[in-house]
Amino acid sequence: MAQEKSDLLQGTLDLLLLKTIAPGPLHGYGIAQRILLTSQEVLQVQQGSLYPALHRLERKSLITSKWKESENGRMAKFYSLTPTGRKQLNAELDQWRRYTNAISLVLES
Amino acid sequence: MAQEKSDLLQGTLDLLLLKTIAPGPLHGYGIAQRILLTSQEVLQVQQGSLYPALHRLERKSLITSKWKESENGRMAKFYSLTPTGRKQLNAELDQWRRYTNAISLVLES
DNA sequence: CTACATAGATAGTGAAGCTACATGTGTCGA
DNA sequence: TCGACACATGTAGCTTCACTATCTATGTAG
Repeated sequence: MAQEKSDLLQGTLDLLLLKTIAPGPLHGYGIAQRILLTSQEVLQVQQGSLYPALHRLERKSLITSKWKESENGRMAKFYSLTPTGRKQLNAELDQWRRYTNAISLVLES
Repeated sequence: MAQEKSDLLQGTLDLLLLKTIAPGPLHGYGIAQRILLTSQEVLQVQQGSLYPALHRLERKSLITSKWKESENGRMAKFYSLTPTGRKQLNAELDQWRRYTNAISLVLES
């Protein structure tokens, strides 16, 4: 993730990846692009973080992959959520809200 | 930090610690208590995270420690922010707000 | 007198993400 | 046509972090 300095908010990468492929299959490179775009250039997922994370999620059966042709005619590995992955996404979204809320209580007090 | 399951939001521990001693000197045990309280029992800082983190922050000269008598007559190590620590706190607070905002853009889209 | 709260600390472990690098293709401009 | 860049995937090695488990010690409440 974009790091400029601190590694603030580690542990959210999986969540971001799951969320990003929730609407439909997407390849790794595209996921990173989409996150960069929707975060308004703030969150830049590095390749060295991205691909290991995707492999990790696949090993956990939260996502599956399939080689397909991309829009521009190249081959790319498209990832999509498994039912388990979708459940995990929702659970982690709840967790994330709980935690950021709790942390805000401390930080903005 | 409270972990129930995932290690969501690692990297915020230092920030929580710095923020908690910002109003005035406090000892480790008290810091953990205060975080538990103000987060409404959500954030439970473990000792195995707490003390190493405090030592880390002290090594970085963001905080200093002094043995003093606690309210109940016991000796405890009171930590307080150095000027550098205070600057760091503000910088990290900004970072945190930037990041959570960016992540929200992705997660709540 | 025993259990618990207060108070501090460390060893060992596992996971996560980063840097840096390697590989290969297609396209666009000079 | 040649070099740079965007597209696309991947790994090795490293560091940092937080957790579990464990240890020590004291005062107090039951």
